Amino acid sequence: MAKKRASITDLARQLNVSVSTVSRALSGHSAISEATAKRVAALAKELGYQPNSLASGLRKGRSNMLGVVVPHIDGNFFSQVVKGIEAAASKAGYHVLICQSNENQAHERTNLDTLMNAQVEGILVSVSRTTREFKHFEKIRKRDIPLVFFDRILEDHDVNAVVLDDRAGGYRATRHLLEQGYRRIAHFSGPQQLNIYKHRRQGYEDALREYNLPIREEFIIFGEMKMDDGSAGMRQLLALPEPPDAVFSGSDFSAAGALEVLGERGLRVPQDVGLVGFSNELFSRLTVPQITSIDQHCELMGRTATRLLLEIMAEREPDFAPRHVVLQPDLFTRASSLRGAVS
Amino acid sequence: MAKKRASITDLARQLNVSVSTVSRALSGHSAISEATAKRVAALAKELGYQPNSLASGLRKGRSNMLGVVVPHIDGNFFSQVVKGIEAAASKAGYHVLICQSNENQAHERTNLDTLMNAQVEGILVSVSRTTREFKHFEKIRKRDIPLVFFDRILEDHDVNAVVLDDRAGGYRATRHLLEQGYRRIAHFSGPQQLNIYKHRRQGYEDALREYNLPIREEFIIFGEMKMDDGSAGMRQLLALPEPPDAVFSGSDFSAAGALEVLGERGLRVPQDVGLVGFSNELFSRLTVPQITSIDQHCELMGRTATRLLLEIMAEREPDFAPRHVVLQPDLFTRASSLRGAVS
DNA sequence: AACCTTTGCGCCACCCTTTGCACAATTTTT
DNA sequence: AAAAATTGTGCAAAGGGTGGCGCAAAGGTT
Repeated sequence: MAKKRASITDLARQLNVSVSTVSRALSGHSAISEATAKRVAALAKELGYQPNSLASGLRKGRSNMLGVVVPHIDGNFFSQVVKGIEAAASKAGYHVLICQSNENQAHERTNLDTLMNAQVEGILVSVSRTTREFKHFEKIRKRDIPLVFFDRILEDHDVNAVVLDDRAGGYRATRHLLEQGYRRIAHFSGPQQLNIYKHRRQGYEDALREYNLPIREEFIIFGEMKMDDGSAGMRQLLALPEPPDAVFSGSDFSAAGALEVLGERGLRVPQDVGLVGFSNELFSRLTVPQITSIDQHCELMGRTATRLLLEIMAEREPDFAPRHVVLQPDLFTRASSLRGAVS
Repeated sequence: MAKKRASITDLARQLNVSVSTVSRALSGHSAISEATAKRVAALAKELGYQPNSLASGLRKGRSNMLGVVVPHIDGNFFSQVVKGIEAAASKAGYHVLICQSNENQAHERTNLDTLMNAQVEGILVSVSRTTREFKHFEKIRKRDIPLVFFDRILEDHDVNAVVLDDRAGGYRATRHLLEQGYRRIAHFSGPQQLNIYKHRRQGYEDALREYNLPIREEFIIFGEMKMDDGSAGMRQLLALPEPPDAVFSGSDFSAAGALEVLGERGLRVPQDVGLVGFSNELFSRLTVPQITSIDQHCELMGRTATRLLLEIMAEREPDFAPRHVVLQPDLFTRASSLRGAVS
């Protein structure tokens, strides 16, 4: 049981002044004599006074807290984003409450309720993979709680968002393979209601079109983007009468799975099959060969989203024009796709 | 700007009852007629009433929040632990406030202050790599805020802690190499004031002693356990007149670095050199060959630490006998250390 | 019919901090 | 010397919710 801590009232009593004087002295209010201010500061230090942020928050109608809902916190991408969020938020004097939806819409909904009654002043969300409705977010809006989405958003809804230019990422990845001379390029994609996977695929198709290459249905494999999906997908591709000579995977995990299968089949990467992943996961430089990948600037995304949220919070009027920030991805070329320019 | 939300007072006014009645009705207090309770519940739902947890916390002297201080949140280990913490905490109705010390003692100190004035009811800490003092934790103790350490602790201080049996981990890893017939085993270790690295090293030495093998100073390399440290360490080892035939690395990252160097030098793993890492990072099954590693049950550690904290919080009297929970690690044998039993 | 229990609810004080307003004491202005 | 302005402080209410205590009405007991 925590000991009862010194409150502003205790200070006041000991100094024979009123609580308001102490409060003002501590907050650096101008209308307090220097002498008093010093006495207060001294005693506060001696007693180890810490303001009760609950009381202060209650009075001021603020909580100094931001809420974050992510599909999950483990794994590279979201933990890096959260790192960025935490950094930007704490710089602005905010605490961060983190919830995980576990890729589950119902969970996401309760997360939002949780955050609302924790009195957060703003919310950052990356929607779960299974989320198809927008209703639970409407509730946040009705309460006028500032809301910013990042990375994964529901399209067809006007929201504030910080996203990656996934289409550009997909385009560049594919284009890179084309420049390396690959012509039969397959693609692993994920659930299409998620902007990120859809756009990556669109970028892939754009690049093929630019080279006047056909978009083959049998070359596009949909899955959950896990390592196993990559293995299965690769096996499926290799079973085709005319298998591809390269794969652009929408995730590094499925790329790793594909890599494993290619190794088993004795196919050389990048000589026989080229490979590009997405996300620039830590492990992509630890595989053999190292996997070319698209970097998403996760931490930057977290910082950017937080700054956007803080901006929106700072505005008095709720804004009717939702803002979008689009970050540009970077291609990190590594051995898995470098068979020397041929194109 | 968030719209002002319906408060308990609004409900009371609309229903022509007192606030206390509403409060009691909502909290399921027995002395309220069913009829009233239903009316209250109905209106609460209609108005979308959400209790103000700041006010409630203020009154009850509780905040429903736990604080966590980790060295950093990115990377596999801590993000998994945090996942476990978050799961256990939210199941018990607590929110989690996460701070990063960035492996910096001063930062850690301010993190603790931050958490204290956020009124957290309990704190979970994994100390930063540079932390050598205990003073800032004493402050928490003086306030009688329940405190539990996990994974990384400062030894020589009686604290509640959930740790891994790192000595057993080190022992098993080394023992496994010995059983595979390796006899000249080197070790990468980290800062020795951290229990985890010290104990892993001790386990390593114990195993060698058991096999009556000498503990060679030149075989133990201290570093920061990053990938680069592993590369550098491996180069250093290979430069020895009689280089080792295996390495037990206290971290998967430095193991990966070593692996890279071995590849460059044309040494085969596991035939020429055996390799075991620590942490069972995601990527350890993605390298070629896959790296044998010690699993720390990160998520379990998070859950366990949280449960211990909640237990301590539930006790009225501050406890003078600090509790320790020691989790047992698991060895995941993979290709990097399997050259077939010879021993 | 007089008294005792329940049951259901309201009153009020309290948690800690902030802040508008008032007031006294001091200093400045006329 | 009186009026005005300034400075420093206190009073009290507010913010939303909780819970001890008391009170009135309903029901039950002799």
